[in-house]
Amino acid sequence: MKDILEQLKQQGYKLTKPREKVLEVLMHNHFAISAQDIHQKIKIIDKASVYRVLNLLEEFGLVNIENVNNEKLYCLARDPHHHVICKKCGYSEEVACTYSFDDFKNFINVQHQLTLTGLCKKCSN
Amino acid sequence: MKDILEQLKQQGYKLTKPREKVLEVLMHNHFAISAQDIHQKIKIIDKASVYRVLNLLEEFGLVNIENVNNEKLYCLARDPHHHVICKKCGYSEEVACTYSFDDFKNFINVQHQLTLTGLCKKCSN
DNA sequence: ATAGCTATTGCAAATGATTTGCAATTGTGA
DNA sequence: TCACAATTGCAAATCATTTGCAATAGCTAT
Ligand SMILES: [Mn+2]
Ligand SMILES: [Mn+2]
Ligand SMILES: [Zn+2]
Ligand SMILES: [Zn+2]
Repeated sequence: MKDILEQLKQQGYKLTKPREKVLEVLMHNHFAISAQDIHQKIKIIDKASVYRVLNLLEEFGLVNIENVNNEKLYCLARDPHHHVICKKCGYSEEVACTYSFDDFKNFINVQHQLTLTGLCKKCSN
Repeated sequence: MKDILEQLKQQGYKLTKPREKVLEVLMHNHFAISAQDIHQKIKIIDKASVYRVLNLLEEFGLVNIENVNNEKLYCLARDPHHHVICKKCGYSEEVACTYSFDDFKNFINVQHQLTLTGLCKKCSN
């Protein structure tokens, strides 16, 4: 985490409580989590600020994002990976990303967002 | 299209103008399109109804959905495929889906949603 | 340690996509 | 043609996310 805060500082961004707290949550939460749920865990921080931090992290490519049910789920971009998410209970597991989608004729800088949804063992009973 | 309407009728759904019109738009639009844009093209139909039709099609697995900038983009599920979408202008191209993501230990019925975003030729100048 | 400047915050209000309640309308099968 | 349930349009509600703005808090140079 220090690394990330430092990296931001290098870019001229201040080291503030919202940035520290949001990163803390992301660090301790290896799976996909929404802005709302992040805010739930750190109510001292205003929701708007949570969103602002997440958008900053997104700009810097420091988070992976996926969309489920009209909300964005975030997690720190460590190794390239994705998540399988249970549509019913929200439980998710990490899946290594072994794919590359990059050779396009008419596009450059193509990024991929792979969202896998299904039913977890529990919910399929 | 007749096929799809028939298929719905078989399931006990009525053959209505909103369903006909929305399907018509999807038929003639091979790329990813939003509910808003669909409504734009058929203002005779109420926006709420557009959403209701799209949700119905989703239930039946008749559309592919991807999320870009907090809105869902729809297109008829013909052959498995995805889209590369320009982040700047929205231009999109179809990409065949040659991937399979299905063997999971703790999940069943896993569906994938792959969204590719980048910059199109035009916008990268 | 202090002061000053600017980035960043919290708050409240705005936005934009999507959903919902309900009364009026329409498709369907009898 | 009738009757009934499904579906619609409309307006209001929701829900996630963004934004304007005045107050606050980092950072840098005194
Ligand atoms: Mn993760
Ligand atoms: Mn398509
Ligand atoms: Zn589950
Ligand atoms: Zn473009």
